[in-house]
Amino acid sequence: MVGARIDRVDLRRPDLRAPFPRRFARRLAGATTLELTRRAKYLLATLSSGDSLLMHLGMSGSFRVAKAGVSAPGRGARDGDAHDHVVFHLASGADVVFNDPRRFGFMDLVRTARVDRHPSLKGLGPEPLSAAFDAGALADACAGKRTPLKSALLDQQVVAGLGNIYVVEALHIAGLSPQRRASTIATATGAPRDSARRLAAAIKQVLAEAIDRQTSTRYRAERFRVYDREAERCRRPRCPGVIRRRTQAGRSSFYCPVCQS
DNA sequence: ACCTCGACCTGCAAGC
DNA sequence: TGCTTGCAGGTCGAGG
Repeated sequence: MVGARIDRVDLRRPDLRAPFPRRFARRLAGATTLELTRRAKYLLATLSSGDSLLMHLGMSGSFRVAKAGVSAPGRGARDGDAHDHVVFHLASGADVVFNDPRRFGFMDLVRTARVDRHPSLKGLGPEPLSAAFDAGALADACAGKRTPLKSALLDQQVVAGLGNIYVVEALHIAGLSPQRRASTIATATGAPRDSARRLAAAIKQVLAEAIDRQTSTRYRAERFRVYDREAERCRRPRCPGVIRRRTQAGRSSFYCPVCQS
């Protein structure tokens, strides 16, 4: 998309999780994508028009690139044509197709000068892979929180961009229980405890590995350390524990009761 | 201010 | 086989 002009946008339904903004397709037509960036779980296309296109994949959203015409309705039953909701027709001849069966995805247009003030972006915590995110920042964000660590890490204001799987994975690496009270990784003076160091490092590790896997293999990612491994042996070397599953804040946590506390 | 829960929507796997 | 149930990687608003 970068450097390519958007000739036309095909909007096949009025909404995803929320309605598309007014005149969505018309505001995009003719604009060139200058830059594609990311903030937390949001994708951001900066356009020559002065607008930025804000996008979220939700749980089931995906983009694919097709040659012009391939994704036109009625052309071959590729998986999920019924869920192709937006098609960006580029001047290069490529079509960028957004597919989202569950429609938990999201798109909006914002003036580029004001992206940081968009309701979805303001208030987000630090990027976990940035230097700004370290044990001190994590400890500070958790200080005083009575909520479980699991919930704190899913809170995008504490740290931006972690979802259920990577929270669960990071807690296992750090040897911390998902049920543990968040405030216990900070001290009264604000100095990070060793647990905060381990957790911050584990978060960075888990994300770096995930990104690396995505870029190095086209095929299904390796399974996770604990996620979706209920009743299996803990994979930490020499740990005799058996992985348990437990619902927290409406979502599944997986953890080893022996090495995570 | 902080927290938990349900709702949003479809697809899929497991169980009967 | 066919039906029902429960669960899924996210976010938001309502309510305690």
